[in-house]
Amino acid sequence: MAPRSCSIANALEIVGERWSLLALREVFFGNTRFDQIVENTGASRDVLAARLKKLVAADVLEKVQYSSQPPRYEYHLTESGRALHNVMLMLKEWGDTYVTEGPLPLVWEHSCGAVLEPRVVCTSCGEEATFDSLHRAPASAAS
Amino acid sequence: MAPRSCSIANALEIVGERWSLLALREVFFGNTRFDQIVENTGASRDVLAARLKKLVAADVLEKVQYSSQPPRYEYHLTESGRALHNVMLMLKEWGDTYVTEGPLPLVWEHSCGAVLEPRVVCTSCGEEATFDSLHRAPASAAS
DNA sequence: CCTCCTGAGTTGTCTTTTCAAACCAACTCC
DNA sequence: GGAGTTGGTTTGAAAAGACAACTCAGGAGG
Repeated sequence: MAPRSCSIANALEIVGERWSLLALREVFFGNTRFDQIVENTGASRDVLAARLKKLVAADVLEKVQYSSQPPRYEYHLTESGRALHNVMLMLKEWGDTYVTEGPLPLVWEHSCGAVLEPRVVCTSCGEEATFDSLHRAPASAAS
Repeated sequence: MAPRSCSIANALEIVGERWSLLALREVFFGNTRFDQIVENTGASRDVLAARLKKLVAADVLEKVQYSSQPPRYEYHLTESGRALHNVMLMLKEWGDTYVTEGPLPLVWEHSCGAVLEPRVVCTSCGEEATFDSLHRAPASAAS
């Protein structure tokens, strides 16, 4: 039996390997160079080189030259990469709530001044999108 | 140098291994038994057994007995597990938008009738929580 | 000029994981 | 009493990952 085809699986194909999301976290934090990412994630250099290459190939990151003699590159987020911010946000929220013990190592403040408590809502009606408020259907089924 | 301590890393420690999130996806879909999860994810049985054991140990899933002779168990979500729904949602959204080609294999409808377009907002002010609207600070810094 | 240092990887070796298929135990069904 | 179902565990081979050392280029210091 073929496994279920699904965008979650497709997404994990790109960013689901070990270190990929942590590397992206560093880029979100502004640490865009190889050695910075190595330091802050704790990944080994070879694996990180492979992950970055894959993320560039998948158009999540792009290499931007910041020095020509010698050629040196920074990794910047593409539109697709920036869109992963929401995933990070929810992952951080879950970790804060259910995994991390003691004081939180990092706090994200929203521009309104409050410490961010992210909530997922339906763009259409503005109500919260909870597990129970969703109906999951194979795309082929027309309403 | 020690890698950055962070709830994203902590979260990935629990659900970041290959197959963990796909196994959880199946439980969200109501496929709570071992063989169903094997079939629908495509993971090998031994890896899946290890992942489920870990998720149970981390209190994301719990085993619920549904037959006593022989003892048989289903995997149910705990509160912590249900809270991962938001992560799934954002991952699916990202995959739908940037990875999956052609028609989406699966559509989630919100109770309001619309196909769900999830949006992350700040609970406090209701405004969208975008990358640029956040200030990231180490927890030690008091406002 | 010679050596050291930094940045960004690559290479080689060793250890883990993963995969696939078989095996097992305890039933139920026919 | 043989076949099928359920929920795993065991077993090697194959792939992936970890770690340290090496490369290569361009400076900087002496």
